[in-house]
Parts: sequence; C-alpha cells; structure tokens
Amino acid sequence: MKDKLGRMVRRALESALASGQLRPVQVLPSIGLETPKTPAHGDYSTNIAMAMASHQKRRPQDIARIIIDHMGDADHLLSKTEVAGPGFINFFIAQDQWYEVLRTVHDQNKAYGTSERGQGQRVQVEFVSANPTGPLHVGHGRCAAVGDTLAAVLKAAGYEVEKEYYVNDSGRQILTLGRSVFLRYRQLLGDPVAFPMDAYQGDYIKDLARMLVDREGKRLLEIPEEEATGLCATFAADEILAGIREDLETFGVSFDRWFSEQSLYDSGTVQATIQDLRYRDLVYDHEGAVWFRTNKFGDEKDRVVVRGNGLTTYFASDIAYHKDKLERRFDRIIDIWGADHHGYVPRISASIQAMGHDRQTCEFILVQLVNLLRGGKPVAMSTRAGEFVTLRQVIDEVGRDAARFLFLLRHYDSPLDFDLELAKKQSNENPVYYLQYVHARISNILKKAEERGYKNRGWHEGFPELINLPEEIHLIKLMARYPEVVAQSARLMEPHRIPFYLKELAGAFHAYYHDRSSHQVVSDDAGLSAARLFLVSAVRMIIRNGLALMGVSAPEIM
RNA sequence: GGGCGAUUAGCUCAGCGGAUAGAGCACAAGCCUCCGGAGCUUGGUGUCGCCGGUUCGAUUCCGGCAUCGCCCUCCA
Repeated sequence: MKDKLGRMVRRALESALASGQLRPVQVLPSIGLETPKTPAHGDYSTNIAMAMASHQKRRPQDIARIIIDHMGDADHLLSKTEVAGPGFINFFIAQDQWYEVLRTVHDQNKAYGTSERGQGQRVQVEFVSANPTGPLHVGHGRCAAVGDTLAAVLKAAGYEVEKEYYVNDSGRQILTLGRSVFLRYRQLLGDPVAFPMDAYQGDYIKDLARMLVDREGKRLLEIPEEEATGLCATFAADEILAGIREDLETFGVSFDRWFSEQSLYDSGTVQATIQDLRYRDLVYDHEGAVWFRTNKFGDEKDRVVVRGNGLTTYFASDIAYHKDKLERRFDRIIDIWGADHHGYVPRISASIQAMGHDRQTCEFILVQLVNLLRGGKPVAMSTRAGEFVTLRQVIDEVGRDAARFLFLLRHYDSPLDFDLELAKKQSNENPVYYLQYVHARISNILKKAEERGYKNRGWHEGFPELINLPEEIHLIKLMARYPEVVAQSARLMEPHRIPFYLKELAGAFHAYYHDRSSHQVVSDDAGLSAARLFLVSAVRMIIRNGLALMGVSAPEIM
C-alpha cells in the first residue's frame, strides 16, 4: 500500500518537474511517507513539498498543489488528497482498497510481513558467545533473545542470515577452569587443598569434579599435574559448552555455526595474522610486548596482542576471528555484546579498518544489563562468588515464552528490570499472555465457526466489503502496517519494535471482540460471518507471524 | 579524569526532523443470558533533565552542562 502510493507520488513529482512547473533538481528528493498520528490527517502524509520549499523558492502549499495536480490514480487508490497545515500532502486511502490488505495477508500467509529490502545480502550475526567456563545467566538470555530475533527479522527483510556463536575455548580462563575443577577434584578425594579466590567459585565446578571422580577415579592424581589440569579443562569446557547448547536449545535459539577460538590457534591463523600485521608495520615491539597500532585507526591508544610472557591476548585471536569473518565475504557483520564490552568496539573497528576493510562492515549492538528482581526486590547476583541466577533457572521458573518476550520488550539500549514474579503472572501486567490470548481466542472462534458449518475454504468466498465498520477498517489499517514494522525493525536493527506493534494490534482486536452487540463474528448472517472470519483470521496470522519472529509460541488454547 | 549509553506522566517505558507527545501499570467507577474476563469501557495528568545551535519546523539532529548506569589490565 505504502509502496504503491510512494511510486505514485514519485511519478507525480517527475511529471511536475518535466512540465517545468517546478524548478529542475539535481537529484530527485526521496519521498518520505508517514502515518500521521491523527486520523484527520489522512492515512499517509508526505512532507516533500516543505522539504523542497527552500530550493524551489516557493510556498510549500503551492508546491504541494502542483504535485497533486500531476498525480494520476488509475487504480482508484485514493478517496481524497489534500494540502494541509504548513504544507503536508495528506492522502486518504479509498475504503475498498483496504480489503485488498486482507486478501494479501491470506494469500501470503506465513510470508506476510517479509520483504526484499535486504536483496539477499549476506549478514552474519554473532551473539551470546559466552565463555564455556560457566552456565549462561540472565544477561546472556537477553542477548540470545535479541540476537535470535534480530536474525529472524533480517531474514524476513530479505537478508541471507548466518547465526554464529564464538567459543572462547582457549586462553587463560580455560586454564583457570581446569585448575578450579582439578582442585575440587582433589578435595573430593580427601586432599585438604585450599581453594583460592581467583578460581571459579560456583557449585557447578564441584559437580564437574564429581563427574570426573565417577569417571576417572583417582587416575588424575597419578599423572603430572599440568596434564591433569589440562584434562580437567578440556573435560569441563566440553561439558559446560554442551550445557550451554542445551540451554539455548530449550530457549529456542539455534546457531548455524559454533566457531572455536582454539581452531584459530590450531590452524596457525592467529600467528599468521600477527605476522601479516607485522609485515605491514601495523604492530611493533615495546617493553617486551607486541602492540597493534589501533591508535592510528581511531582507538584511544595502541593495544597489546602478544604479552611479555609470550602469550597472545584475547584481542589477538579476536582480530584473527574477524579476519576470518571478513574472508567469508559477508556483506554485513553484526556483533552483539553485553554493554560492559563497549570499550572493545573501537579496537575491533580499528582492526577491521587496518585489515583494509570499511569499518562500517562490522556493526555492533551493545545490549544493556539485566537487573533481576523478584517481587520488586533485587536478586543478589555475584559472578565472582558464583552466585547467579542462570538462564536455565529463569526458563524453568517463568517459561520460555515469557522470558523471550520480556527480554525483547525494551530497546536494547535500556537496562532491563526483569521481575521473576511478574513474568509468572498470568494477568494483564504480563503482556506476553495478552498476545497469546488473542491467538487462542481467534483460534477458538474459527473452531466454533467450523462447528457451525463455516468451512475454512468458505471464508475466502465471503464479501470483504461487508467489513466496513470504522473499528474494522482500523484493524485492517494496523495490519497493513505490519510489513513496514518488520522492515523498519530490520533497518534500525531494533527487535523491540515487533512486540510493541503486536501489543497495539492485540489491543485493537480485544476492543473489537468485546463489543459483541455489533461485532459478533459468527452469527446467523452467513455472508457477514464469512467476511468477519476473513478479518479475524488475518489478525491471527499476523500475531502468529510476529510471535514466530520472537521465538514465542502461538497457542490455540491456553 | 576519559569513553559509551541513558534522562519523556506517580511507576515501567514507546515514540521514523513534522501537525494537538502515547501505552501499560497503579488509582477510581462500570461491563459476563453472549465466539473464552489471561479481557473490555470511561476517567488526567507532562517546563519531553537544563542551556545554546542547526532548521520553515526539534522530544527527535549537533554542542555544552547536570544526574544516573556501565567501562577505562600486557583480564576475559
């Protein structure tokens, strides 16, 4: 609808320019169509006349009038066009055109809302990527929900999307993990060895040690400590990673690829990358360490890639990792991180640029922290002491649907208060049920309709023009906006726009549904019933499609 | 001290440079002979943190200031 109108305005503008009634322009201005807040301002409006006013040296109202005079409307899309306010052109869509929206929704069904704006460009979305040194916690859950939904939204917008999890299965934190497990292992076997503060404190370390005792007995005490620690590290990391995969699967998040950091060392990519940088004089030696000239590319200072002790930093493998990503020829690379990593952005951007790519190729989404509450009171969390509420616990307590939905109900820029009690409430304070309820309700209506002899097929044979109440047209207008919402969500990389839109649609439906005196869907009037079934089943499709983008189920009964 | 983000109704938050800034919660009063009350209807609030700038037009963009959060290791 909007696209169609946009093309009409463009043609009118071109025609007006060709006629000489408007001064020639270097480039055709882009035509912004928006949905006015007030219905009195039409279904769509454009500010094009005001935008051109200064260049044209004429009153916006005059320009608007000229454009309108050049507009053709062969399809009778519009019922009224007017110039209003300081120079807006307001368009009123003819009522019968809205029925087309219902047909489109039904014809496209699960594809309704998708678009081609991505033109098949390849996008990689990397998210979660938590170290395999402990279970996922709520913060990772938010990143998982945001990343998975963004990927789905981008896919719906015509991008080819790959989801990836970067596994930090190398480096010091893995050694610490191995050491922690080995110490717990020794303790379990009666060795009263001290457990230091810098080891991982969580109870899951003890569980892993217990598994090792069951599996290996005392064997690890009889081999060199370094070897034993290494075995513990590999064992623990594998177990924890398996747990992470399982948790994410339960959360409905799947990845196309799990990329191992260690593989970058095994293949020599890290060393090769540093060599390459050295060859191009992008790294230098200083005080025994090797530094990357990130400062030359916008970072506040240079960064160490090889420490004085000869070990590479996390940053070193991350450069190699991003080099690998770049070589995989994605058109866009999106990294989703917790906001506490924001200081890392400039150095990654710097390294992208240093490797000869446009720094814009890699985009970053920084997801703010999650404050976990229970009944309004903060839940104590300390990773250091190993006390945190895991994603698994949250899913078990409030359910996957509520968790995913609530994680998406804030712009990722804002810190999120996640209240466990609220998430469990089946009331109007908890919006996820509000949406699912619409789906269940309409499902029930359709079921009742079938029982009364209205066959599914028959709805299409109804007369949509019987749908003509203002509330009904309002619902259709909302439905017409859905593809724009998805496209916008993709363009701005803002998944939260989906649940906000769906809440609005759900509210409009509930209001419609409740006025039974004039809106009874299934009645004795067969034609009207068929038409209204056509309307509400379209609502159901959109609710289902939107929830699907968020990874939230659309139940038929609740 | 430096960086990033935020600041909109009592609370939690939406808001694509546009016209009279919205929603949910909370509070109050109503609504089931009915296709599911996990619902609906009706009530009213705002110096859009402050000061400048750009613009025909700024809650929106830019700069400064204030406040809050996070970060600032040869940690990951």
